Amino acid sequence: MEKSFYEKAQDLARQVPFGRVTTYGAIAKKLGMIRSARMVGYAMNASHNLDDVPAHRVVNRVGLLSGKHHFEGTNLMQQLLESEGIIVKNNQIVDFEKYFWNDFK
DNA sequence: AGTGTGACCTTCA
DNA sequence: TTGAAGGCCACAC
Repeated sequence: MEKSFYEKAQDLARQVPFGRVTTYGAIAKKLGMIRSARMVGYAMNASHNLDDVPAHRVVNRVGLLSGKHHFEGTNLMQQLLESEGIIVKNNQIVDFEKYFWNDFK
């Protein structure tokens, strides 16, 4: 049974451990379609209804909280990341490369 | 069946 | 080096 693109993206996003972050491109690439990185964010939007999908751990390739605007508050995403020990400044993750996670299954 | 949209990425100037 | 434009795929209407 084939999972929808949304389910796949959500599943990968779910694999991101505590205190780590990843990028849409990494997820898209893991799905075999790096060109559909946009769809990953679109899938995140759908996964926003689910509590098991830490969408706040997923950011763009530069570590910018591009999707923060989609969260309830204006800085809810930032607070969630800071709550995990990740430093965020100007909607951007500090030392993003250090927190970057790319060891998906 | 076709058009429009989108939490992006890559490349050209 | 920095800035801007295009492309790309999947889903909803």
